[in-house]
Amino acid sequence: MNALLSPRPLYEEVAERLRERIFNRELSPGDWVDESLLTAQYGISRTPLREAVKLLASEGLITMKPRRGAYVTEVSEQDLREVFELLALLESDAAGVVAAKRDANVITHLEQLHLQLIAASAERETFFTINEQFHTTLLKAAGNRWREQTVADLRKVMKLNRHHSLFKTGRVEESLKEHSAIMDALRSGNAAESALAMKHHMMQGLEAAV
Amino acid sequence: MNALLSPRPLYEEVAERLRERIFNRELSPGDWVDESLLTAQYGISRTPLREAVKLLASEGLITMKPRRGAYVTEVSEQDLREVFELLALLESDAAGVVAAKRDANVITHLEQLHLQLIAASAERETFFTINEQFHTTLLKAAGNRWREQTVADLRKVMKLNRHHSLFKTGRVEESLKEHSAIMDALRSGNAAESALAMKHHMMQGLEAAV
DNA sequence: GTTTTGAATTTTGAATGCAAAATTCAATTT
DNA sequence: AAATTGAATTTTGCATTCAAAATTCAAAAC
Repeated sequence: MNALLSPRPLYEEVAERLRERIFNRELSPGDWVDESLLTAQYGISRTPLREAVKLLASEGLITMKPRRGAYVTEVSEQDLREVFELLALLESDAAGVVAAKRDANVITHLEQLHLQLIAASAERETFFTINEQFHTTLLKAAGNRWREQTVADLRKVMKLNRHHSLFKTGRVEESLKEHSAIMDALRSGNAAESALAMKHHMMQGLEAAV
Repeated sequence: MNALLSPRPLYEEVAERLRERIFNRELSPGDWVDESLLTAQYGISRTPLREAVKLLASEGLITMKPRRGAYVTEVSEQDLREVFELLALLESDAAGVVAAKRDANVITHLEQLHLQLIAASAERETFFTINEQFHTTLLKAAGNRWREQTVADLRKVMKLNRHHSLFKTGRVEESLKEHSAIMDALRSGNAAESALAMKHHMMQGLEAAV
């Protein structure tokens, strides 16, 4: 009757923990994923661990080499370019869709996040989190769950890269300006301009990252 | 030394067989995936079968319900719309990229496939296969492996739908005309026009499907 | 006649076991 | 000293086993 309070399968729990360790760089790109070590640490058997590893592999965070184990994915500069280009395409289109919808509630919500973003500009960690919220909120508002999923996966791969845009000096300020431009375009309901502003934002992110 | 002749893991083999059975509608949307039956049929244990099922779940072909098993995904009309819209976005952009590249070899290859497509217009099955080749060739030529993977997955979901565009009367002929328009635009090296022609083609596919 | 209860059965999720492949490392050869 | 061999060890992939949850189904209550 209630599918919501169904306890999450163990492998998803483990996948989340592994994901965090990968983003923390506790497990860094190229590292071998040591099954026995991890099963010992988590006090579980290899079965759910391997399921979790396969899940992360489908997200692109882990690369499996048959008969030689699993490794944290190494993202080449070429990969990063391609991921950013795809994100630019998907998110700029999403911005256009949201602008065209002219939904006041959505715009207000994004407006609030934008203000929080400005307020958090000094604290990298918070800025990072709110920034992600801004993008996921916009994506959700565009209303295409397949795109949502795709963007979520691509953003995970993007986060694998150690030269993360927002760690560059001056990038936070630039990013905020670009977000302002996006908000202006969204507010005006101009789809083409919103898409363009978002594409510009993503491409600047790429330039800062490579 | 040679990673190419590494034997494919069993679960991938099984996944491919299951995929085919799903596209055949031997396993149709909504059907429960019977683990014991399938393990008996394939003469394998549950472990690799479950790995295969999870792989198909990550592709969207199967939907897992915790503690209640796996089911072949049922694609709603809304889902189908969203999948087509995303495919239209991704493939039209890819067409634009290919047009801009003006690579004679690529154009020639696509040209050949287009001719084969015309020749195969009477045989549904062949037409279907060549059509897929045309799209995957164009995608590969656009040179973004993340998009390639995403489009491949979305096309699998699209194929789940029983009202497949190409089964509608007159659709093959219309489809051919649209392909001609795409080829003309690609040949001329006009990115915007190529993208537009591809978007039109995908959207017509959606209209025929719903 | 319909609904409720609960024991028997089936199914799922996770742990354990086992054989084959890959890796390591020391002994041997060049 | 460097390269090569091969036995010991580790690791992977798959099979099997086991416990817990879900489903089924028949008997009992309303």
